[in-house]
Amino acid sequence: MDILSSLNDAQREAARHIDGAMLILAGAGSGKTLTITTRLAYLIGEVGIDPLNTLTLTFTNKAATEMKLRALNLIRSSQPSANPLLCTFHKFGLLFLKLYMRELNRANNFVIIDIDDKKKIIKEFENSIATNIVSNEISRYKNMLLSPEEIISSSVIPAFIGGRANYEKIAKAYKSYEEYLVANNLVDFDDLLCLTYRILDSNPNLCNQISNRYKYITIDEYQDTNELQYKLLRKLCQAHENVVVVGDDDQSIYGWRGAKIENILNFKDQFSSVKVVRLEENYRSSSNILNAANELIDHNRNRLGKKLISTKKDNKDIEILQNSDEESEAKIISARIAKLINDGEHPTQIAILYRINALSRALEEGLIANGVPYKIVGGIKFYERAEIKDIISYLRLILNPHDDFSLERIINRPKRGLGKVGFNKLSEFAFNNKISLYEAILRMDEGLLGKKVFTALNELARDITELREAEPKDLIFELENKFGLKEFYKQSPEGDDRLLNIDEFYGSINQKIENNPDFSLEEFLNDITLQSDQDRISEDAISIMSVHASKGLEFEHVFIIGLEEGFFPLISDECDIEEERRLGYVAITRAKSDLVLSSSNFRIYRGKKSNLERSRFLSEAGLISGKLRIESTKEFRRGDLIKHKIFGIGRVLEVTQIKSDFKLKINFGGNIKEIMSGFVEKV
DNA sequence: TAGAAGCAGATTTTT
DNA sequence: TCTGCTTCTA
Repeated sequence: MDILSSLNDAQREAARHIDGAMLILAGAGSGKTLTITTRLAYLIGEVGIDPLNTLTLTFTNKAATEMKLRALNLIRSSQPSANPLLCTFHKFGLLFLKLYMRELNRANNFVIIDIDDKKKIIKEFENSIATNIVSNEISRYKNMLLSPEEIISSSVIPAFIGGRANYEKIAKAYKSYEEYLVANNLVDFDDLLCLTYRILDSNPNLCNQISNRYKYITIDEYQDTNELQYKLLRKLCQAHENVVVVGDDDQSIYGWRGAKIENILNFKDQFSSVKVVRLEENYRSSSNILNAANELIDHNRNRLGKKLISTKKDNKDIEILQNSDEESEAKIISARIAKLINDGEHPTQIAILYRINALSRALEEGLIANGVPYKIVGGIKFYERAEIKDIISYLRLILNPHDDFSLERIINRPKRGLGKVGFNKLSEFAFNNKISLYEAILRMDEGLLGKKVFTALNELARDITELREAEPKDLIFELENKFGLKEFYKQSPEGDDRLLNIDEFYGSINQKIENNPDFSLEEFLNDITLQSDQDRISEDAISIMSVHASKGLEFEHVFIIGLEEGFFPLISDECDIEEERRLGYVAITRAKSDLVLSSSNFRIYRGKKSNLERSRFLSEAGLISGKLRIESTKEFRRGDLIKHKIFGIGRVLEVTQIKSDFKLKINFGGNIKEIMSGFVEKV
């Protein structure tokens, strides 16, 4: 029982659980990963359960990879070759569909498309409604397991769609989209789950067989599961109820994306004799930080209830910064961080969090001005970059030249002189002859598109054919040699970045090929679509990111900016204040020892300047009064020349401080006005 | 065909 | 204010 010795009582109780349903309520920083991995190691190493009978599902690749590594480490000595299935929900769907796609009369060499691909396809069919709305609706329908036909006959129309006519357009687009996916053998992210569910649902025997195989199921981040994932779980545990779900209802922040917090809130009633374990001892943050987090989240009604208890000794005051505007906020925080780094703190231990990405701009300017290296976490993902997706498309074509979707993407990249009109001609030719675009290129007449384009396209087709014969070790070299993507992207505006990305990608593929004697291009291509890049956090830079992107991370020093009513909590028509509060809770609990909460009197957003009130979360967390500290860099002096949007240029006659801001008496060419400093700028 | 100009729209985004 | 998409022109 050696491996259980590093756990506290609650953790140990959770880790020793074997049969039946259990809910582990794991507060922020409470050793959740340790508990899950120790339990898995305990089941396999001590109880003697076959690793192949376990299934552990997570939401991110990062979590899956880390957990697998840690679990295997614990059982390395006794079971060196154990290989429990520990992966994301979507990867599980992918593995399942590879085996059972034929149940739906579809081939298993499908290609997974990402959200951009999805939108591109939708646009072919529906252009009068915002693609985002159509895309989200399709997602919603799929997750409700509703077919296009069922949507058309439904009478419940969501208000934001704008009436029956639009609803029918969306339903039609959904139908065309589905047909396109099937025709091109594509699957989207939602399909990985809903097709898996459909197959299990219509094959009770298969479902039973699968359920009997995965006798011990663990689900991580259960608060983020949606209805479909719950249903899938039901199928997977149909032959037993050995289900351990781990999560924190207070950290449910993806409700707007279909996650159902009810899944975790109601788990106790949905499974029989559920044991509940609360992990409340926090190993991350100081007690001041935890007190603030506890007080804040206590304002939520819809929760199971738990309190984080600090195990740490040191305890700094939480600091409240009140700034005149976003520039001054950025300046103060940047200067502060520059000093921290100067004093020897490692940049990776510092993070700035915001509720909306738009707040990063002023911040970045301040950081640059102070020479603070920073990295934006969760911006455009590596595999979503155009240059990377182009290479992926070429690779897909090498695997399957009849992949029209990929060919369309790169047919004019690098430029081959083929425009929209020309492409339509080629596409029509392919359609009429019921052949792929690749075959159409080989069979078309030279006159169809003109000699130049004809030659260029034939060369493309020939190159692809030739690359199919290439040795894996020469693949990348030959690919670049034939298509010259580096040369092509060198000329684009962000050429340098793109070249670096291409080199990184080429390098990583070559490394995989080198390290793996039976490298499979197909497997590689499927996996990278499911890959995000949260784990690419930089070595020598501070991190700046949205609160959502910060989930699961921790830093010694955390600055939360934009704590103003309207921004955080973000107020909108369909806003859920409890989810906003949970976001506040997630943000605060990222900090280990040092937390600074910052707000501004004024902020320019979407070109408009607004006067803002401090976030209610500051008082709800019990942080306002006494500890308030006022700072402002935007100082005005008598005699300063200033500019006002309406009154123009004027000269400051008098400065009066009011709370954290300044009231200025200004002379605009004889016209004397009293104006708050936020409305004017120094010239 | 491809770059330039004009215009609407704009949270958060694990896969 | 800024971006990304459609429309216009060489």
